[in-house]
Amino acid sequence: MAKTRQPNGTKPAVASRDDLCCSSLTEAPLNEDEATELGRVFGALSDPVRLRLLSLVASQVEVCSCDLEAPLGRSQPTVSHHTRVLAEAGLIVGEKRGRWMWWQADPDRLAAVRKALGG
Amino acid sequence: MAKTRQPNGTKPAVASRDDLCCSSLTEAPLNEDEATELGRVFGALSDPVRLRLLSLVASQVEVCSCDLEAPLGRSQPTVSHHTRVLAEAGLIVGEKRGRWMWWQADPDRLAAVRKALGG
DNA sequence: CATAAACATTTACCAATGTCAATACGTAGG
DNA sequence: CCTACGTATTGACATTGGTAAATGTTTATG
Repeated sequence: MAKTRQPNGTKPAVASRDDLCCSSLTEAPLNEDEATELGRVFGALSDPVRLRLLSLVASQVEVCSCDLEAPLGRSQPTVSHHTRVLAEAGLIVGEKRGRWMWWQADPDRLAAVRKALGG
Repeated sequence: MAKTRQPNGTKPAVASRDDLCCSSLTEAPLNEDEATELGRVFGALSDPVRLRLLSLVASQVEVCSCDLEAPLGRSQPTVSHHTRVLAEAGLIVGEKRGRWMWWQADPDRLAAVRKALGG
């Protein structure tokens, strides 16, 4: 089932599929499980620091963790925490090369969130 | 400037415009203000109960507060709290008619969120 | 191997948040 | 008016969540 590689402890807590729930929020009421899963993703997007982190990663092909502390103005453990949350939500994917951790945004996941929102 | 009517204390904390930030998350890094504003909206979407509430409202033309307690399994004050959060995020709009509070989803606001997500 | 560099984890602290009981507020009907 | 009903607000409580210091882990380099 050709799962995309997940480096260390940052595997998505949700299903490995890219779509979040059946269809759109606006079409039919969500059940509790769908709402919980979707809520986790939006929770990952609810912090300003994480949104800036995501936009930093998504507006380039890939970004190293080491290049995030300065623009975000946060300590290394805090940046590590936020990348973990975004990765567990499936929004970014990390790959360790040497000592560096490289992050990429997952466009399919972002599209799935938009779709869940009525896209 | 023909602002849509906002019943009691549930005016959006953000600007009355429907779009959230300039363009998309994926095009350029967000600044702190944009991230804070967007984060507030995603925060409103980060709770499972609120997501179910929104989907209940969005999948119909309008819904009364009194018809939300049962399907959500929450007390009346809790439902009132959640409708308030969603309304302050601009995702739903309420109108009081008689003793009843009627809620509608704002499709333009949902579209703006999708757009901010790279739509 | 020893050391340094980059990142992850643990721990602790404080702020924010979801929940409901109690209460206040506003509206309709007698 | 007075009462009942629908909703909003307040207060209290437990839980979650963002932050960084200290520490652990892994990898490159001499």
